[in-house]
Amino acid sequence: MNKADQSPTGLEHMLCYDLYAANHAFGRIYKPLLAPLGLTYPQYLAMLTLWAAAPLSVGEIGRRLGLDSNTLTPMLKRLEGMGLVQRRRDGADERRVSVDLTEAGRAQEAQAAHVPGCAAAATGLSMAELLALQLQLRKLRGALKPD
Amino acid sequence: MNKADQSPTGLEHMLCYDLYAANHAFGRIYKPLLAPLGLTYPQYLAMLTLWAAAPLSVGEIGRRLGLDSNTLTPMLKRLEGMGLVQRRRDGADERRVSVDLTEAGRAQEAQAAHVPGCAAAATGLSMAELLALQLQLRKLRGALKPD
DNA sequence: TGAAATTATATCGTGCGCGATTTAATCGCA
DNA sequence: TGCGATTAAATCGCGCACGATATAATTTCA
Repeated sequence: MNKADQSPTGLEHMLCYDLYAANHAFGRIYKPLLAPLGLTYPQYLAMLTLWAAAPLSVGEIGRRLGLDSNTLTPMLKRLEGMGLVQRRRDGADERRVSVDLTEAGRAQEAQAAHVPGCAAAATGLSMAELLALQLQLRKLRGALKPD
Repeated sequence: MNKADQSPTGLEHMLCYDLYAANHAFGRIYKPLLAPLGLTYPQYLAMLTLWAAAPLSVGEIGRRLGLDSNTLTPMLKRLEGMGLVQRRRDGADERRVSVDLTEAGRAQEAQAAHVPGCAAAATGLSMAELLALQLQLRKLRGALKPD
């Protein structure tokens, strides 16, 4: 067996490492784009979710992002502290907390409109390549049991 | 309802989200595989690096994983606490810390040998699909400037 | 040769990510 | 109707990430 090609422990042949590294590299691209907005990368994803369909319960947001309340509750409180969202118990079901955008939160959508394009440009890949990658990732995620 | 194809902020068309979600999904696959070894996912990546080329300085490991000493120093101390690695100042250059595998750390390589295969199987994708995805990810990472 | 610049690691603070547990509201069903 | 099961958030603890800063060793070069 040829070791150079088949090393079972070399990072260079592990998909998990490529995914890990690519995700971090992508985060590094977004950071400077989001800094002027005062948002972290995960906070940006939460705002994207709300811009698309606010108001949403904590659980709904979590379902879309793959996160649980142990991660979301503190993050949403921070967004509330920034004045971007408002949290309140749902009247119909007091167990739920409904999260809605404030005026300022809604206004941020326009200010963030340029971000996806800038990020795509920073990857240096063509639209076709980006699309192909996205399809593969979605296929992977679809294959991993949705719990 | 419409698929929200037009929404500029919908999560469903953002590559960053697919990458983010796929990475986490992958982490969830690895977790049960690594739990018997007592390793976290990032610790596993560090051990992979060392299995491939120990001893390495903290900086060398960081270069391969895209991490800095602020992340690695505590992690390596934990691995040292588990008895898997040994840290010591480099005699030739006292600024450096050389990280080497212990007997136990070396022994873990065999115990972890089945992990990559199990993870690949759990994705439900064919070898060809996994390879294609890996190529795309590597292309993406190569395109993002290494600073 | 010696002071300034550079390099390697460590430390600190903040914000995720997630397993485990807790509390409270709602539901199921005899 | 009542009571156990389920569900939704919140809380706690630990371990990454990472910007900013600190400290010490090494290199550079005037």
